[in-house]
Order: sequence, then structure tokens, then C-alpha cells
Amino acid sequence: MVKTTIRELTNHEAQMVCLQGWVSNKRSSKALFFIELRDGSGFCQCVVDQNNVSEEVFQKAKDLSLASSVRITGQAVKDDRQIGGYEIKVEDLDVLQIVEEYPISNKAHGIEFLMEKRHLWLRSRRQWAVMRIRSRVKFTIHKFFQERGFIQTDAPIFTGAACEGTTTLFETDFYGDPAYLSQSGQLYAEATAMAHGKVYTFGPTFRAEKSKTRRHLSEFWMIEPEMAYYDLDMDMELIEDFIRYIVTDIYENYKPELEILERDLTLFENIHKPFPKITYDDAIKILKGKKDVDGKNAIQTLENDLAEVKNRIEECKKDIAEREANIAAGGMKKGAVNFNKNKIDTLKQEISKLEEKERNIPQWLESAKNFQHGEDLGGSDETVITRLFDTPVMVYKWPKDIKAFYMKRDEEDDNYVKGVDCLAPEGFGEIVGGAEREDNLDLLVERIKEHDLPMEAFEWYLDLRRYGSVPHAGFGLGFERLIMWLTNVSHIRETIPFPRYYGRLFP
RNA sequence: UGCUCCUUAACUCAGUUGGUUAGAGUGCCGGCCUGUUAAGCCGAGAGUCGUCGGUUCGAGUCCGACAGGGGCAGCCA
Repeated sequence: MVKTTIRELTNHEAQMVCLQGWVSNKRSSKALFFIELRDGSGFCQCVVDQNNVSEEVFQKAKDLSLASSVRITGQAVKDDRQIGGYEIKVEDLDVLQIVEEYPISNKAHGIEFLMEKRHLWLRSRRQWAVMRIRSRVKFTIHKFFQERGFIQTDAPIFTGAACEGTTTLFETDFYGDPAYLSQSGQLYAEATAMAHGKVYTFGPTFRAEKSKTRRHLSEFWMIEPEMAYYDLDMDMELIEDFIRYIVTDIYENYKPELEILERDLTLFENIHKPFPKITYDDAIKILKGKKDVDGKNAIQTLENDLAEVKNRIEECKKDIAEREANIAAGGMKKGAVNFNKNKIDTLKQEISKLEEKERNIPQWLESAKNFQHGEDLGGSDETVITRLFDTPVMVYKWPKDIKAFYMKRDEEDDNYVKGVDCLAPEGFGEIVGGAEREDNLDLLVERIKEHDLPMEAFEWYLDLRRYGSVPHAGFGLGFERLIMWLTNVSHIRETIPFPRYYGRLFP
């Protein structure tokens, strides 16, 4: 008998093994118990057969409850019906603790309840899969940059001033002086890039905006590469290689996790295609329906969506009415009545979600149709544009007034800057924001004044242009947004073990 | 911060134009079933209807304030 983990079972086929874990589900019949065990490395069904075990072991199996901790000894048997491909024929059980009543059942829970129980929720199958992917992506990011000669450098978390101005920051007391928690490491990355050539930072970032949306956190992680002697084109090329590298790695190595998450794999299968690169001006034309993408029109697509939603609401209502009539007619068995009542509840919930969409889509249409050149793309605008693509899209050459002060002016047209946003497909929206940086001292000073930023706070930054200024570029990637996109979880709160956001500081 | 929807059992939700004792499913507990994948079937227990105030003979239901949550927008990653 050998102590092992579920993930390692493939090396112990037909052998006696001992697994140490927790009960994640239990099903029973008269002489059989199916115990779904998780041990951190995976999930595995363990079968307790009355004919195979002692009376005592059978009774122990009967007493096991959800989340109880247990050591299970038995034979590892290959079974293709199981998710991990193996099953344990149990011979002995060693119970460490029987749990009275585990708060999280295998049924529906709301996000608020689950967040209160986040410390337990992390044990659930989907959360487990998300955290494994998070870990892998973190590793792969380091691998990507290290393989290409980048040096990882750290930006400070306490800062004396806002890096980019506008954002709301968390204020702390730093030996009597106000200090702010960092909202970006980019400016510091520019400094270390002038020391090492190619660098990246990977650290936590803090924003004190009172945003309660599925895309925002108060504390999140950012990756910010910065490269000396890079221009915007090289920057975009790097972004594309980087995203393709990560997506490919997850696709090739994390299929079981993607399966648990029920991730549609279209994204992963299309990732080899070149990412379209379009200018801001073209993006606006697409948004306003004046330019099609592969024969798909943005406004038309949105109108079709709305019609589809309305149709579906009607279908649901009809279905509900029929089921209610059938129940009222009588003569139905209790089980069938319950089934129909459940179905009606499900349909009602679907309707309330659809009605939310029905309220939102017309607003998105309005926003798209009335979009004025020079405005920044809003969340819904990004959704509208990226619905039309099946790979990430690069949008570059932005009006200077809506972008940060440090972006380099476009040599061809003074009104634009050499910035780029990488938008993820399937309506997801922005995951990367990057730019070639302004390397001319006078122009940079001018921009700081235009943005009304405190010049003295940027003196050290201006030194980078005084002493050996070179063209350079970089980008910033929101780590949790990337994970959210890869795993397709509905809320960014699920992509970090203990999320911090407006109204949430515990657990 | 603005708009909008919501708060009823441990969980997810029904509850019609205000009217006796408040409904279901799930979970927990008991029973049945030899292969289940959110198993199934039968049974039992479980509620200060978010808080405060108002209208009314009567409020889960109507009105107001407050608190908390979801969605969207803004801000952004």
C-alpha cells in the first residue's frame, strides 16, 4: 500500500493506495456508498461495497458527511466514466473528523452568501479549477519573460503621489506623512528598464474607487513589462506573442480544469490566428455600424440580440403558462408536479435575467449610435466591438486627450498618441493597455502641465529623459481580468482567493 | 456617485386586485433502492416576511425613510 494523491493515480493502476482528503459528495444505495473524495490534487470517486468491507468500515462510510476528513485505502481501478479516469475500490477507512453540517451544499447559492464563506468556497470544484489556472498563469508569465531575457523588478507599494493623476487612492500614514498605496508600477518600470533593458513588474495594485461591478477589485495584481528601444509596433507584437503563449499553455496543459469550468474552447482554438490591428478611428466606424467585420455589422448584431432576447422571454412565458395549466388540470403524480414547479421557477429566473438584458441592450445601442469621435470607448462599446471578433483585437492610435500624459505623440498627427488597447473577444473587453512612451523631455513636461499634475513629484521621472533618453514602450495587464477571461467565470471576485472590493474586507 | 431591480426557512426562490393557520425545491434527520455522477423515491422538522415609521377594521403585499445586495453606467485593469 502506497500513500499517494489523486493526480498520481495514473502511476498506481491496479495497486493498493491510500488517499488523504475530504468528502466532497456522497451518494448511496442499499449496499453501496459512492464517496466523492477531493485531496487538493483532484477529485475521485471511492466505492464502498458492503460485500467487500467489514461491517465496521461500512458503518464508517455511512456516517461520513460532506467535508468530513478521511483517509481511504483501496485499489485504484481505471474507469473512463470518471473525471480523473480512476476509481477506488475501498477496503479501509480512517475517519479524522465527522462534520456536523457543512454550510455549502452542492446546490445553488448566491454570490453574497458564497463570499461570506469564501474560506470554504475555495474548496468547491469550480473555485479549485480557477485557482489552479491562476497559479499556472502566474508561473507562465514569469516563464515567458524570463525566456526572453527580461528582468523582474519590483515597484514600491507605498508611493508619495498618484502615478497617473485622476484615480482615487488609498491613503495611509507613513511616519506622519500621507502615503498612497500604489495604483501602478509603470513609471518605476521605466526607470528599471533604463538599467536592464527589458523588465517587468508583477505586483499588487490598489484603487479606492467605489466601483461595484463584475470587473473591479480594490486590490488586484498587474503585470507591467517595459522595454528600452521598443516602439509601438514592437510593443504590439510582444503583446500578441504574450497572450498567445499563455492561452496556448492553458489549453495544452489544463484541459480537465477547463472542462470543470465548462469553458467554450473556441477562443483557444482560434488563438493561432493573427490578432487584427485596427486604429481607433476604424474601431469607431465599426462601433457605429459604418464598417463591417467579416460581413458582421455591430448595430445589426445588437438589434438581433435584442430580438432574440424578446423571443426567448415570450417562449419562457408560454412554457410557464402551459406547465401551470397542466398542474391545475390535476391527475399529475407528486414527482411530476414538483418537476414542473421546479422548471417554472428556473424559467422565471431566466426571464428576470433576460429582462435585465432587455433593459440594457437599447442603452448600448444608443451609446454606440451616438458615439462622438474623441470620446473614450465605454464598457458596452468594447462589448459591441469584440462580439464581432473571434480573436483578441488591437486598437491603436488614440486621441491624445483621453489617454495618459506619458504616451508618445504620433509623429504623423499631433492629435493622436501611440497607445494601444488589446480587447479580448466574445464581448469581454480590455485586458491590456500599452503605449510607446514620450521620450522627449520638453514634450513630456508640456503634457504634465496640460494634465495639471504636480511637476516636483515627477522630477525623478523626468531624469529618465534627461540622461540617455531612448524610445521605449511597455504595457500593463490586469492579472485577474486575464484569469476571468480564460476561465470565463462571471465575476472577477472569483479569480482571486480573498477578494477585496467596496464593502468586502472579510474573510 | 447616477439609473434600475431586489431583501420571505440554513440555501435558492414562489406568494395573484391587501383578507383565516405563510408555500415549494434543496440541505440536515429517518426510511426504501446493487453502479450513482447536482442520483432517485417516501416521510419528518424548520420562518420576528431586512429595520423603523405610516395608511387601513386588517399589511409579506400599499406609502416613506434607512440599511444591505444584484445589474447597468461612470472610472478603470
